[in-house]
Amino acid sequence: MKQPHIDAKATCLGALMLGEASGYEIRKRFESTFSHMLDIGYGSIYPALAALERAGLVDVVEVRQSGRPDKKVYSITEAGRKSFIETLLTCPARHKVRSEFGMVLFFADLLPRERIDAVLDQRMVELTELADITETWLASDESRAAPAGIRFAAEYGLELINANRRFIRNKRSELTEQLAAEAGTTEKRNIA
Amino acid sequence: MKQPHIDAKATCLGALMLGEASGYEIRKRFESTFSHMLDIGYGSIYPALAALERAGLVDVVEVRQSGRPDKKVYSITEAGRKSFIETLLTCPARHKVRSEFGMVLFFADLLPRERIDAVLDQRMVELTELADITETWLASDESRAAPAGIRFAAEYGLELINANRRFIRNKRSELTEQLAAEAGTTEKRNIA
DNA sequence: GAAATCATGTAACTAGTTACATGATTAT
DNA sequence: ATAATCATGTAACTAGTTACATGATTTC
Repeated sequence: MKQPHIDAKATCLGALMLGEASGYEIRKRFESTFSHMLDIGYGSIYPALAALERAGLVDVVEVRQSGRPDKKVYSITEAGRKSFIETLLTCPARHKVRSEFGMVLFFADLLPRERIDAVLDQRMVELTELADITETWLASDESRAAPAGIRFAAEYGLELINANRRFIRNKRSELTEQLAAEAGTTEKRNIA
Repeated sequence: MKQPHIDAKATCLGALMLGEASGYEIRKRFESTFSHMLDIGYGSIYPALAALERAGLVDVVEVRQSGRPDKKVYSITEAGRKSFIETLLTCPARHKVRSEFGMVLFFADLLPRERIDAVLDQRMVELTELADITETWLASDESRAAPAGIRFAAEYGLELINANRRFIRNKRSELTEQLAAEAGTTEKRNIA
């Protein structure tokens, strides 16, 4: 057997460790609780849940609903819990970033001022949303009852969000001033 | 035409914006300069360079070397530069994180103390290496001559690295104490 | 009346990773 | 001796994304 990574299946198991949920609800958990670490879409979730069921790592109950579509509520089994813990124990604990945002800033001198402003503004909006979600959770009763790791991860996430906001707030004017100054003196890179 | 993302091809073009390089040297740039935003391996780089050449976005010169393998030095063409700038202008400026590290911490209460320690120690090593590389670059002459965006991105990266290190340094003992306390009182999640 | 939410799923496509293949040279 | 560095490339595999398909209900 090879090194198990945290793929879509393990990711779903992780979400189900917090309690039973439908595919749709699992997605919601990745927009809030897990948003700073992982993200998956429906196109990954539904096939993953089907595979987990076949493997006996989750149970399903179909729930009739009036007024809205029926749903399938999944819950993790004992075998699923074991498998998930095994993954957490043996996976390489990597931290990967794929930041198109960072690349745009890196090459800021090649781009018009409006693009840089738009990109920084948009990022600030995203960061503020994330900060709100996390702060709300940390202030909730749910958070007080949660295991230490979950609180730690949330506080860690919030700290990084705030570091991002602080940096952008404090340094963006410096960046735009320098870009303006450079554009005046050396036109090399834009024209080259 | 659809929205161009920063894929392996655009990523290579970005690396070549800093000057001509071989596939091997491009990889090096992603271990230092671009390490906090993107990462790609040889398996992505070589096919991408071949495709870029076919598209006329890069030029190649084969260079004979004595004592080491010959290499192919790639340089970006005018068309390549235009294409890259177009990508930067129109790509969605996302910032994606995939953190198995974060997931392990999130579920820390399910894992033995040694795993948590190992994961945090390893992360500190990585962060320290990255900080060293970035600090060295920021103190160099190269950095003083670089466009504002590049310095901004480097300072931004360093700030975040330091926020990570600070958080881990200040809060890890709190985490391990709480985990120890919880393990004593409630054994629910481990045994369930 | 339009938009958002709730809800599941598939198929085609895109794209990245890992392992393999090869091999000289240099530093420890 | 052994590991690391320099150097390129392919093939098979893995896995995620996007678009499509459908549709009732609720909120604005």
